[in-house]
Amino acid sequence: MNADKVPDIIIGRLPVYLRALQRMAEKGMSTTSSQELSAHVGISAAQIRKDISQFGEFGKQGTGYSILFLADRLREILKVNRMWDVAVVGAGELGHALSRYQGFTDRGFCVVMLFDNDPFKIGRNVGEFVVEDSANMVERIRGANIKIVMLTVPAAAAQAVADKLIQAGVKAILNYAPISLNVPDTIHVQHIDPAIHLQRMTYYLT
Amino acid sequence: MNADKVPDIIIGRLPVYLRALQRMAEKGMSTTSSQELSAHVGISAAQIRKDISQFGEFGKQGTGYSILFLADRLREILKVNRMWDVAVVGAGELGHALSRYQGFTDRGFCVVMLFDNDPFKIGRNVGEFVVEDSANMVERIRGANIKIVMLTVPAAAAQAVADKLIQAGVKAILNYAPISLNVPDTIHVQHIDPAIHLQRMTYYLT
DNA sequence: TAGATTGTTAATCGATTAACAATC
DNA sequence: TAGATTGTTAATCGATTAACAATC
Repeated sequence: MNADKVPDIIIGRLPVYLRALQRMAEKGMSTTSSQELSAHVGISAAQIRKDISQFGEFGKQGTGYSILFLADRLREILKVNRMWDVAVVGAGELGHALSRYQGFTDRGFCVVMLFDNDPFKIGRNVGEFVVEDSANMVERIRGANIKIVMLTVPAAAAQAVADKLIQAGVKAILNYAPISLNVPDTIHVQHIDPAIHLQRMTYYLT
Repeated sequence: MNADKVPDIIIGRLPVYLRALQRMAEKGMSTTSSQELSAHVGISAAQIRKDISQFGEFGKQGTGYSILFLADRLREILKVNRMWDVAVVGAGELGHALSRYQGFTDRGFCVVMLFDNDPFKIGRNVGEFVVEDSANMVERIRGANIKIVMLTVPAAAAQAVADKLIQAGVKAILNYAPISLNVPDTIHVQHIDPAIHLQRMTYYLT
């Protein structure tokens, strides 16, 4: 693997390649090419080759890439060749859906805790979890050494909760609240806001 | 508004500006500057000014931007100064959460239908909706002239459902299935996959 | 007037693409 | 050998930033 700093825009494409490779593997395919991958993910073959070559020579001229081998390398690079414990904060409908979602397991993540501050929710069962009181969140998350959180609290609460999470040692936040979080630049944040995504498309309609 | 083709990367930032402006308006603020916006959204002030100036001169030297005026212009540009009817396809937990989500209304979207193909779900109430049979999806969506769909079916079904949606006249798909959709380039697709977002962050951990 | 901030230009920076030698 | 496809270079293309005149 190259020690030079790899641009974030390249890192952002690797999970997309990995997901496509996992699908190909499920279908029983054993090799692929940058051109075939390109057709699946909508990124040019030249760019796929260039992205991958940042980290090593994982292909063979004439035959392309071994799907299992390349997927393993990408998992290694992305550090998802292990399981990450994840906490869900906010036990609304979205928090429920995320904590019961089956699709994380084979992609490196395992939800292990679910928090809320609503007395009517605390203690309730959600799938295999019991909703825990956010009053204990900081110590629980620090104690379990959790670095990744999915945040599904209302926008008005999101910044305050994020501050507490950082205090608890969390380094990566997947923020579902429709608000920009202010965090130190040692903390990684990704935003998911369906309305934002919809508004990116309406510009092009009619 | 400028008739030149505006790069998609700029269009993609406008909803983020708009969301920040809406929050500012809620707080009772009346004007802002590119610098203040920059602090909120994490995009440089120069870039914010350049992005906005693609569409007109909406600010005033010395004082900045009127929040309400600029928000109105952005809504106009993004075509969310109207309501778009949206259908949710897939009545799993995520489909439930999306069809009951309160946050779409003041951002230009209104969920009006919910589909599934599971006989045990069809006819059930979900919030204010009755789950409809996907067998009728094409005619229902075409009849209601719906152009935007949120797709929350399993990955294995997503491509086939997307094909039917396109046949029904849908032009924009917000795809929650963890798979790349293959669509003609007249159709707009945005992907939301929490595992992809999480994997973009693990690269930087420890 | 003095201070602040826009809109825009030109310079810089970075990302993408095209092309091809190397080689399986 | 012939065909295919990688990894990489150089060229192109596009996006970001810095700077500042204009002006509120």
